[in-house]
Amino acid sequence: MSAPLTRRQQAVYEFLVTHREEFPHPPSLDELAAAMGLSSRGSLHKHVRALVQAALVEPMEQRRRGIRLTAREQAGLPLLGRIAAGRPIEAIPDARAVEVPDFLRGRGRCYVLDVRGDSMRDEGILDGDLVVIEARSHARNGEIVVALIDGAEATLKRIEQRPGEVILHPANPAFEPLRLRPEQVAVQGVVTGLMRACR
Amino acid sequence: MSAPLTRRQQAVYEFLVTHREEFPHPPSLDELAAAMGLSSRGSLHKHVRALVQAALVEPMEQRRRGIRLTAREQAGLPLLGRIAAGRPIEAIPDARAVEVPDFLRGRGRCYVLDVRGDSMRDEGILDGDLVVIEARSHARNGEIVVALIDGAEATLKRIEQRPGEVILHPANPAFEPLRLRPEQVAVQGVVTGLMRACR
DNA sequence: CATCACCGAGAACGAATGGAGAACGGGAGG
DNA sequence: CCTCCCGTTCTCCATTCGTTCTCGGTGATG
Repeated sequence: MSAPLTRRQQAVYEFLVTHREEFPHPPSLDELAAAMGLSSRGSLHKHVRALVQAALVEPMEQRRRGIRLTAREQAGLPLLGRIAAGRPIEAIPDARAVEVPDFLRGRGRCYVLDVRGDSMRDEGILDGDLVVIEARSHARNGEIVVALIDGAEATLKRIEQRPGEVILHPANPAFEPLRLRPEQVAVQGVVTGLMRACR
Repeated sequence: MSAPLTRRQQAVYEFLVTHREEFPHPPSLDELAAAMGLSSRGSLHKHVRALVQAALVEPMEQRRRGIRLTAREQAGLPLLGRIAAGRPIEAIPDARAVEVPDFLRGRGRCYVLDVRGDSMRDEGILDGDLVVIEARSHARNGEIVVALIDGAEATLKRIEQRPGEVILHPANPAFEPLRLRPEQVAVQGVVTGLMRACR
């Protein structure tokens, strides 16, 4: 590759990735600039040019069809790691992409986790399943969430939020529900889909 | 591939896709222009020509009312029907396509079924899940199969083939294993993958 | 302080785009 | 034959938008 991205170039790229769903069409320079709070098309164009250079964005030679990410990024969602009840998410070194059908994806930024353990067995989530996670920090009661407990352990549980208390329900009689104070629990995302390859 | 679509061409195409049901017949250029708020047939025709070029719309050589979408190449697999233990597969009239990642597909011809009922609950297959089936007539022991019993009822079960006997194991204590003679059981396919959208 | 990388505003240019409308031609129906 | 409908092609025009420029500001570094 060529030169590494500067901070702002990175920001533009991340904006494109996370907001790709929100643009009905690929945005023009003006639209993107407005969305990012810039008022100069020219400035933004400089960043986009760098992204084109880095092969992250399709070059648009004088064409007016908007700013598109290169095809590679469209294909799949990143497999970020393994999640096992009671341990931090174990990152997978080379985060390969996993093909995920649209109807399993959430609205916002999504990623995929590999489930370890049987704590959600009764919800039909088994060891080795891939869950699709929509990254958000709030959940509705009854959703299955990736929760970070005390900033250390990550777990997959059905959430119930009450005044002054958060209950994380496993789906396996062998495990107990966790009753926690709200400040102990940080929601990292909610499950929007599940995939299992049967061998 | 030719040049990618411009924004307006994209919009015309999307309009055609989303409103295809609303036109009893393929629309004329005038109708389509009016529906999209254009007052010039010629302008619209330019866009349509681009879509023909992109093989998204059938070319209409001088024919009237001729704007029709090309038969989409479906990347997905057909959703053939619902399967509920103890009944024939209930075919879905308009077999829509379901997007299925490669790693959930088997080697041969595949299709998708919508699971009804909880007879495989303990295998993590719940009511409403979509299972990917590889069509074949033989299974290995331990695979989850679509089995046709006595030529009438279809069911999803884990198969165990013994000399002179076939046992179909449900995965729910509320159901009993079925012990059948081999000639009663016709394997129609085996489960190669599973998908669930969590709402 | 001098230098440099980075960032943003804004002006200016020119090509691509999108729309209006006129005109041609062919088929259908009177 | 005339008339309508409709696909097609054409020209003309305004606007949009990608591109390139200059200029000023900021922060890090020597």
